[in-house]
Amino acid sequence: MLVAPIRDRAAERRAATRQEIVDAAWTLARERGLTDWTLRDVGDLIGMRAPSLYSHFSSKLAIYDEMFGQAWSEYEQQVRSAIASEDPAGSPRQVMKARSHLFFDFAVADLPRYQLMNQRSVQGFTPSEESFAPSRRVVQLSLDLLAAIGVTDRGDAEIWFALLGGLIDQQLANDPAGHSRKDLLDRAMGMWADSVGLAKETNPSRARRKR
Amino acid sequence: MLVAPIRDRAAERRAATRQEIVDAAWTLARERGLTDWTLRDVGDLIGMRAPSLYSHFSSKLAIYDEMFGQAWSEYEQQVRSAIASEDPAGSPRQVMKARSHLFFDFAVADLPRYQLMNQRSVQGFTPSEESFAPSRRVVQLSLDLLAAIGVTDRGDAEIWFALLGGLIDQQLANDPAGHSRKDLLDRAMGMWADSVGLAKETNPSRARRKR
DNA sequence: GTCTATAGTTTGATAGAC
DNA sequence: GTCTATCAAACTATAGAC
Repeated sequence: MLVAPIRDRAAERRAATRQEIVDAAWTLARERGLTDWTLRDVGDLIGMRAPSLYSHFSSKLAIYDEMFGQAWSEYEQQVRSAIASEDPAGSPRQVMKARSHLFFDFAVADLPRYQLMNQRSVQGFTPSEESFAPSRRVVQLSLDLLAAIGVTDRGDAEIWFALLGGLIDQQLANDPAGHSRKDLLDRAMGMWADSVGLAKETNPSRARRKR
Repeated sequence: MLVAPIRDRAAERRAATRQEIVDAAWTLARERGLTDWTLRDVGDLIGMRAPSLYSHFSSKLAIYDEMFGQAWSEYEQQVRSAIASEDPAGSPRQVMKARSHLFFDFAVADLPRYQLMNQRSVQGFTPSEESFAPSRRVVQLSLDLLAAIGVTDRGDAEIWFALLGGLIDQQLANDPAGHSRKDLLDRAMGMWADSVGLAKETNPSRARRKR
């Protein structure tokens, strides 16, 4: 149990500097590409020499690790926030489509971030168990959502993930920052909903199981 | 029109050396990863010094370009070969599933090759127009196949591509070289076929249009 | 066309003073 | 914790002899 409410100002400052480093890395990643920046670049951006960064991170990969964890944490927050403010009267299709759009938009909004989160784009990088935790929780939240609308088959879930990921890849590869393909996303999600037997939009009754 | 059937032995030798270099690069890519090899490594493998490679390729990226073109050409050949020996009595679903499996198997058989062909995994690499040509032709062959089974909507085609790509990514990310998820692929393809109104397997009649 | 030699650069990381 | 100084290494690419 914590004893006293005395702030550890040194620790706060340390954490703030760490965050500055990570933010600078994100800025550079967005400007030049996920891996096209050096520790010197980061130092320049925050008024520090490259070697000083080693007082905060043990290596460049450790910076990526922090970025990875924070990116997934940020999305996790968005999901939990969306759940909290969810329409209680939403149909299974509406709920599923809303979650799909949430992920799609988050992914498409930031290519380097998506490459770090969902593709193996940094040579030699494997997330630490700690940084991987929020990613695991997001997957579980997705499975929970599917269970809530009556989809418990793991294969159906994986097809959902695959469809979503495939559409995102397509968007980012063929039309980055171009006009979003939300129409395609909706069609694809409707297709998936049909296949797992979700009730049609016009009939907001509870989901029927197929298999 | 060609005048004489006299072989250009020098050109043949030159082409053979180029191919040796490309083959060595593939070997290294499969052993260590798509980008985890150097020109020195290639030289060592074929008994040459690294600078000598520049007599055959203007840069390392030029080697990737050749690899990219050859990979797509190889797949194009497989598709054309499959078309030639296709079951003339095959149902639309059968034909579509066969083509899906062909691509899936080709992709999953070689991760570095897939990363080069279908992901933007080599920093700074953009295929030349020439190397990109076979890729374009393969896309056209896919669209032709869909047209032949009555699917002419571009959105339906893109959903097909997305689904296929998503399942491949999933296979390679979560279970590389593991037991193939062909069952999932079949389910997903069945789902897609339903959505575009292909006739059911039990009824090998011609495809019905949906939209 | 292949070689030796080396340029030219970049980069992640460490040592040690302050 | 940040700095200067520097290492150690790696790598692509070029020059020029043979």
